[in-house]
Amino acid sequence: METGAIPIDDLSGGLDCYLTLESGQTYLWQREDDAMYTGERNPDAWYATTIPDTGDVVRVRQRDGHLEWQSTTDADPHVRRLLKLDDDLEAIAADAPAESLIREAYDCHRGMRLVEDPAFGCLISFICSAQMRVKRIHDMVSTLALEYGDELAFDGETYHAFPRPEQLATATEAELRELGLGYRAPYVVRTAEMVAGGEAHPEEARDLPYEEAREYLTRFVGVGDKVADCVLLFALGFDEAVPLDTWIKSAIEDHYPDCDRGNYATTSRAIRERFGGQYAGYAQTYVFHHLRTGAGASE
DNA sequence: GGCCAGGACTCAG
DNA sequence: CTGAGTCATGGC
Repeated sequence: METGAIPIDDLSGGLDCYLTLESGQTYLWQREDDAMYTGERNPDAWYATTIPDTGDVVRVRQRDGHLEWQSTTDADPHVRRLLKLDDDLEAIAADAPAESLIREAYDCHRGMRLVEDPAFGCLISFICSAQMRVKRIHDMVSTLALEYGDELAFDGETYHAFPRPEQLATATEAELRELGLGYRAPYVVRTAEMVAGGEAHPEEARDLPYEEAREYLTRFVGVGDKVADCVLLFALGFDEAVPLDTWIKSAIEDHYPDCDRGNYATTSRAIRERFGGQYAGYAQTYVFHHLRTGAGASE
C-alpha cells in the first residue's frame, strides 16, 4: 500500500471532502460506511474510487488538517486531479458575482470544490440522473459497478470499478430494468454500445469550444442539453458550464427572471454571464447544493 | 395516493 | 423550432 497526506492549508480556498463528494457532482465514489448521500457526515470514513485505465484503487479521508490517501499506486496526482485540488478556489470565490444568492451559497459551503470524474462513468451517471434523487443515482451507479465492473482487490477488501464501455455494452435493456433503471435502461445500453463500438467518445468533446462540445455530447442516447452540461462541468474541465436542472430553473424564476429566454441555449448564455462567465459552473454548483439541501429555502 | 426527483424522447403543428 | 404526452421508480 502506498500512502500520502496533502496539507489542506496548502490548498487555496481549502477543502471540504464531504461537500465535494456528496453534493451531487459525482456518483463514482463509495463511502466506507456505505452511507453516501444520506445527508450525514462521517469524518472518520474513507471514500474510495477506482482509476479506469489502470485499475488502481484510491481511498481518501480528511482529518487533522490533511487529506490522507491510501492506494495501490502513487495516488497524489490522481487525487489532485479528481478533486481539482490545484484550482484556486479562494480566487474563484472572491471573483464570483456579488449576487446575494451566490455569495450566500459560497459563504455557507466553504471548501466545496468541483470534481473531475472519468468521462464515461460521468456520462452514464448523468444519463441515470434523469428524474432521480441523488441517493438513488448513487445506488444505480453502484449497482452497475457491482454487476458489470472489474473486481479489484486492495488491502484485503474488494472494490468494484465502474464498467468499461465494452463491459456495459454487454448488458441488455431487460437486465438494466431488472436493476431498477426504469426507462433509462435502453439509453445506458445504447450509449455504452456507441462508445464501445468507437462511434463516439465523450472525451472527443474536451477540446471543442464550449457550445460545440455540448452539442457533440447530445448525440449520445439519453443525453440532452442538461446532461451534456453536467458531463462538461464534472468530467471535461468546462468550468463555465451551467446545467439548467430543476433547482437552477427555479432559481432563475425566483432570482434572475430576466435570464429566462424561453429556450435552453439562450437562457444558458444569459445565466452563464450572470454567474460570472469563466467559472459560472462553480457558482452553479454552490447554488444548486445550497438550494437542494434546503439552506437557501427561505430566500 | 398524489407529487416529485440534477430530463429525454417522440411526434404533431 | 416549440409544446404536449410519455416514460419507471421509490420516498415522502
